[in-house]
This record gives sequence, C-alpha cells and structure tokens, in this order.
Amino acid sequence: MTGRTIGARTTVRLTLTEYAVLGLLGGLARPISGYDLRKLIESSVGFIWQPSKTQVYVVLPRLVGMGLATRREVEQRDRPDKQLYRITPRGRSAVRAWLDADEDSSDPDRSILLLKLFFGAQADRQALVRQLIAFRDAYASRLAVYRSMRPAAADTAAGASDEFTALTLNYGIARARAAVDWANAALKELDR
Amino acid sequence: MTGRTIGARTTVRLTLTEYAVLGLLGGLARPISGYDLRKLIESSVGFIWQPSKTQVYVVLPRLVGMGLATRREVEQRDRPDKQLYRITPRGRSAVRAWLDADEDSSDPDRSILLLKLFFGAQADRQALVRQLIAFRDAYASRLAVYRSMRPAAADTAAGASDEFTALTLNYGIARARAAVDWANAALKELDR
DNA sequence: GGATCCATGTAACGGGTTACATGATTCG
DNA sequence: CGAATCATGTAACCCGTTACATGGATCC
Repeated sequence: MTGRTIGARTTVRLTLTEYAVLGLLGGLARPISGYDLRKLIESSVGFIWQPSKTQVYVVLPRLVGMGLATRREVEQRDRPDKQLYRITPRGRSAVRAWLDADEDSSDPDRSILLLKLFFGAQADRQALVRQLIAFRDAYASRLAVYRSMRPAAADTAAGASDEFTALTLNYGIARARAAVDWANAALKELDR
Repeated sequence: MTGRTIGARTTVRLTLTEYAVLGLLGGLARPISGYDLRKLIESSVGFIWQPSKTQVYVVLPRLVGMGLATRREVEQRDRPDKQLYRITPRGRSAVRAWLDADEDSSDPDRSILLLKLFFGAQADRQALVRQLIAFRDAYASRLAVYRSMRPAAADTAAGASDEFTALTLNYGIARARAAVDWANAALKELDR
C-alpha cells in the first residue's frame, strides 16, 4: 500500500492531477490506456487543464497502488503492449467526495471549480451549485475591490501611479466581470 | 558569486518572481525592505501576481548575490533592524532585457505579459506593443478553437457529451473573449 | 529512408508553498 | 494582558515539468 491511505478507508486526499485522471476514468464505460487517456484529455478537458504527458503515466500506477483503479495488461502483436486502467468503486467514491466537498476558494483563479464542473455528471447537483455560487461571489468581491482601486490607479496627478497600472487593473476587472457573468449564466442553466 | 552568472555579464535568466521583484525595485526612487516590499506588492501588483511572503526574503538576497541589487543594513532601536535593497545598473538592464524580449507565448494564461505590462514604464514601448499583439492573437486563435468545439460539446444527441462540457467550454470562451477585447482596448490606449 | 504513430516509463530538476522559529514593541 | 505590527529567515515538502530512453510498425 502506497502512502496516504489513512487508516482502513478513511478520506483520501489526492493531488489535482490524480482527481482529474480519476474523474476521467469515472466517466468512461470501458478501461483505457495511458496513451489514449492523453488523447482524450487533449480533445476534452484540455482547454481547462492539461498535465504534462509523462504525468499521466506516473499518476495511473499510483491510483492502482491506492486501490482507486485497477490495471490489466493487454498484449498486442504489431504494436507495444498496453496497460488498461479502470476505476474501482473506492475510486468512484473518492471522486465523488472530492466533487462534493466545498473548496476553501480564496483563490478562484486556480479554477478547480471548472475542473469539477467538467465532471459535473458524476457530482451532486446541489454541491455543484453551492460551489458555483461561492465561485461567483469570490469573483464578485474581487471585482468590487478592483473597481475601488481604479481611481487610485488613474491618479496621474500624483505623478507616481501610471497608465500601466490602470491598464493591467482593467484586465483584472474584465476577467472578473466575465467570470461573474458566466457563473450567473451557468447557474441559470443548472437550474433548468 | 551564486550560480547562473554566465561568463562575465552575458544575459541572465531569472525566475518570474525574481524579475517581478527586480521590476518593483526598478520602479522605486529609494531602497526598500523586504517587509515593505511585501506590503507594496499587496497594494499594487497583487491582483496580477503575488508570491508567498517568505519567497520575497529568499529572492532579495539572491538578487544581491547576482549583482542585480545591493543591500544595506539599517539599525533601528525600538524595532528590528532591517535590510534595505536597491537595484543596480546591471539589475536595471536585466529587467529591461526581460521586458523587451518576446515571450514564446504558447500559453497566454500564465500572464507573464500582464506582469510585464505592469512594469511598462520601464519598458520599450514598441516591444510592449509587439507582445500585446502576440498576446491578443494567441487568445484569438484559442477563441476560434473553442468556438469550433462548441457544436461537438452541445451534441447531446450522441448521448456522450453532456451539458457540463458545454458549460465549461463557455467559460473558456468568455475568458478568451474578454482577453481579446481588453487587449484591443489596451493597444488603442498605448497608441495615443 | 525518414517522419510519425503507438506505448510506457525513469531521473533530475525547478519553482514555489507551508510550517516553523524568534522577539521586541505598541495598541486596544 | 493579549493581539497585532514590525522584521527576517530556514527547512521540509510538494507538485509538476523537461530531458532522456526505447523500439517496432506504418505511412509518404
């Protein structure tokens, strides 16, 4: 047994990559190889989150070691043998627990929420909504802070603060606003 | 001499944090302590980039070791002594070189550009504009990719792809669009 | 005959965070 | 009297990336 299993089967804490990979396994009907998983990532979650190619090969065996996935070797002629991975029940409940747990989301930028949302089909609706609201609120209050900074940044009279501060601040504002708007739209979607 | 000085005074490659700290030093008229620098960060670049508090104390001496900053100790009664740091000419040219160099910006998200722009007063205008354009274009082509993925994501007929993929994709689109719009506005600003 | 696809992994490095440590002074 | 402010640093850890390594089969 490799590290991190606390007691018999208490809560497991995984890295983001581990959760993501596990989440992907959880969404599949049939086992998959590391190689194919990488391709799947590229054509799906890729735009939110993407690990380095070797990371996948490191994480998969680790999941097996923790009893969250199983591995089966498939021999092939004409091409290299491959390892097929499949999620276990314990794996499923680990993903589920992660998806449902509220993140202490002081920093919404890291977009764990987005990753979770991507796996929404495996999650509890209510938990998702709760987290989406937290996400939106975090960005909203950030937005408020940025806006309050604006006059100070534009303050060219004092000579010190310059146009560049204002420029970058505007970016922060634009991003935050986009996030808030999107979150509201998403919440409406989920409500239907 | 600590590592990284290649030859006599060839180009120095620093970490992002090092550049950022150096950039801050470069914008100041008088030397500053690590403690005050942290506070300065909080009330300025903070919204774009923020290192952990201890990181500052690690980086500052390192800069001194590389000859990019100098340190002077100031004794104080009634409160702990402090170290004041000031940028050196070599430090200035290091920041300058960094600011002016084009980033191979496959990943615009890391927002090195934003940090650079924040230090715009110390940079070459043309170089800045060039990089801003690259930034915008990177996001624009990303935006195009996302948009092309949209129908596939919405494809609930096939049963496979679900609403959640579409939802997260929308976020990517919203962000990218915000970035492009902002970049265009910023370019207009810089043109005046 | 050279690039690309399949397929998996190890080792080293790197950048950064968290936790820990210390200690006087001032403010409420 | 306790909390916050000033002020700086070390050590351990963590997650992840880059570079390196291998090798047959197929496509152009």
